Amino acid sequence: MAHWLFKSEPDTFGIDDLAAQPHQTDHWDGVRNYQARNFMRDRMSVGDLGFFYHSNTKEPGIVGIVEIAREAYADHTAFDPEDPHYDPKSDPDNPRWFMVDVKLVRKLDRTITLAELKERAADLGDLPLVRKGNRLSIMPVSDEQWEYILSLE
DNA sequence: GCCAACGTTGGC
DNA sequence: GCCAACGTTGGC
Repeated sequence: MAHWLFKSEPDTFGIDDLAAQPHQTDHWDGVRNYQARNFMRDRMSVGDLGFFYHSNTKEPGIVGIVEIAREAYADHTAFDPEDPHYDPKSDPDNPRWFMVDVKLVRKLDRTITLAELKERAADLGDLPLVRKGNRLSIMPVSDEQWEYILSLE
C-alpha cells in the first residue's frame, strides 16, 4: 500500500469541508500539474492512505488522514467553461486531467506543522514538502516517512 | 501583501 | 530546441 500527501487551501477546500460531505468522501478535482496527475492516474490504488495538508494558510501543516476511495477518472471540471479549472485542451474523449475520490479516515489530534517538519527535514530525506520552493500538490510519502510523521502526532 | 521558486507558453 | 516572459503557488 502506498502513501501520499494531498495539499489543499483550507479557504477553498479544507478538511472540515471533506468531513461535511456525504460519506465524508469527495473527488479531488482541480489538479493541473502533470507530475501530480501522473501520481493519481498511474500509481494510486483504492485503500492507499494520504495525509491531508493545509497550504497557504496561517499555520500550514498536516491535519488529517484520507483513504483513496476510487481510482483515477476524468476530472470533469476541466470540461466546464464556467469552472475556474477549465482547460479547453482536455477533451472528454481523451481527458488530460484526472481525479481520485478520497474519504476522510480521521482528523489528527493536532496539526503537524510545516515548521516542525522542516526542523526535522534531515529525518525526512527526499520528501518534497520540506524542500525549498516546492510546489508539488500531490506527492508520494514513503512508508518510513509516513510512520515518522505520524509518530509526531 | 511581498516575493522567490517553479511550470508553462510561445516567439524565434 | 532555447529561453524570456508570464502566471501561479505558497511560505512568510
